[in-house]
Amino acid sequence: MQPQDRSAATARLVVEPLDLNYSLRDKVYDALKQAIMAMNLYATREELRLDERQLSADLGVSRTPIREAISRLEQEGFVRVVQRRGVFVVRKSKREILEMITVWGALEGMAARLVTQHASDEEIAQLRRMFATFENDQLRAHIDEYSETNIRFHQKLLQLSRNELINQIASNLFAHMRSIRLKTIGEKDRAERSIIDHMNIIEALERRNTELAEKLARQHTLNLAEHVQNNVQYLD
Amino acid sequence: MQPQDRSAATARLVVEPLDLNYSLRDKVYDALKQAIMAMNLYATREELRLDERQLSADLGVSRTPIREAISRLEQEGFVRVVQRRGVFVVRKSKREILEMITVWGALEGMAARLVTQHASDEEIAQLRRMFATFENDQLRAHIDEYSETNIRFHQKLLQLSRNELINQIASNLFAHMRSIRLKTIGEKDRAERSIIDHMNIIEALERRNTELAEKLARQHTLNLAEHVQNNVQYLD
DNA sequence: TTTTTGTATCTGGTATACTAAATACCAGGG
DNA sequence: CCCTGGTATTTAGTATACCAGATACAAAAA
Repeated sequence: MQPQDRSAATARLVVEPLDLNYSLRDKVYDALKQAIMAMNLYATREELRLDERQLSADLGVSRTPIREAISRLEQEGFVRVVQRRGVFVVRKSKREILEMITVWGALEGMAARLVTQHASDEEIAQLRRMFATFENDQLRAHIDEYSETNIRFHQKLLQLSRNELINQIASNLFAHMRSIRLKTIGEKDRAERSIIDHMNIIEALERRNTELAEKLARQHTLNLAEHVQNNVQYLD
Repeated sequence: MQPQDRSAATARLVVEPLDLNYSLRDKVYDALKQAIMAMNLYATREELRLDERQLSADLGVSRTPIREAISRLEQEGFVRVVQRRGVFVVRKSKREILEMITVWGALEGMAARLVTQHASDEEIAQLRRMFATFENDQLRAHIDEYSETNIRFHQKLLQLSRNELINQIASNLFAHMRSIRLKTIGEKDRAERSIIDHMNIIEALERRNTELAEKLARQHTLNLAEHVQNNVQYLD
């Protein structure tokens, strides 16, 4: 730093380590996943093909990282690659959706169980605070915010379980569920029912009632499965 | 067939459709996965690297399908790819193992629940028959077969749930668990305990007692988690 | 001797060229 | 007219060449 002092101590710049491990493949993956999730898949019925060469031109990279990204998306169930035919965006069947919700229910129940065993009172209190806005008769006024809070509640519950694997699997399921517009949630009576369920779950967590919390969390999700089963027609 | 008859009906050869969709990538994937699972990972502590170019030479294919297979293995958690460093076989930490067993428990509980609702009596009877060999005091004589039956029981239970997603996730977990030699299962008293658990689960299934079957199946797996937690040291 | 710095080599990442199969279209024969 | 088979085109799959960063080690400086 000071050239006249040849024996200067080496200066220590405070710098963040650069994020390597973030290759073209990952960028392409993010871009494609986001694009797929944004495309409101279930509004149409035609086959949606991804053209490797087109994407290569559009994104300005070669086919290689694109193929690697596609291969990952295939693994996660977002696209299907058919030899010499093309890459197609996957539409989940109603059955597959129901299976996903069922697995979600199993994970959420287990997460609730773990929360009663491992989370602090303060952490559980965070869950309750999320619903302060909707207490009493406030729900009607904030119904539009509720959907977001609903999602955050479930994510927080999973997170408090401190089981990374549960979170990882659930977040993949969630990505699929999200791309289906489960507008059904928005119905007012279901929102009220949903809030009651959540409050009951929170209460069971606060009381550290492991069996009850697990059962309520699981059942809450299985109720959604039943509702989808009975009321969703726009899947095949 | 008969050349003299120029107007012969077109002959209909009975042939199986060839299995396409089985590319080099898939073959390499199978080969690598099998090799990894066979390598008794946890006996040593040194870093195990996979050399793309070496594999390319050994398997006689170019790096491309090898990289695609590796990328899939990475997704499934069997290897870790570090930019410009190499591809390393992943050893799961004790914590990760416990998380996997926990998820397994959630799935198995849900599977049991589904079996009480959807499986036929005959299907459930298949489960009971699997243990005919070990009835009464036969266990001691067949203890070496038991491990295999144990595994088959759990796979069959999952299969009878008729939930493909559960099976898919579980089979990946299983692949990981298998590569850890959970020798602990072989202990005689645990095998006896395990058989009793299985019989109780089967009984609950037969009686279509949903809640009980789920609880027993879940608890059986969580007991394994606790046992690993307390008795397995050779991880980290 | 110790520390720094240049450099050869090895790594996975990317771009590009080529292969083979699926498809669509077209021409010729019935 | 219809049907068959050839063929051009388009697809994903694969092979190969090259790139840049990480590492190890040697050479040079202190």
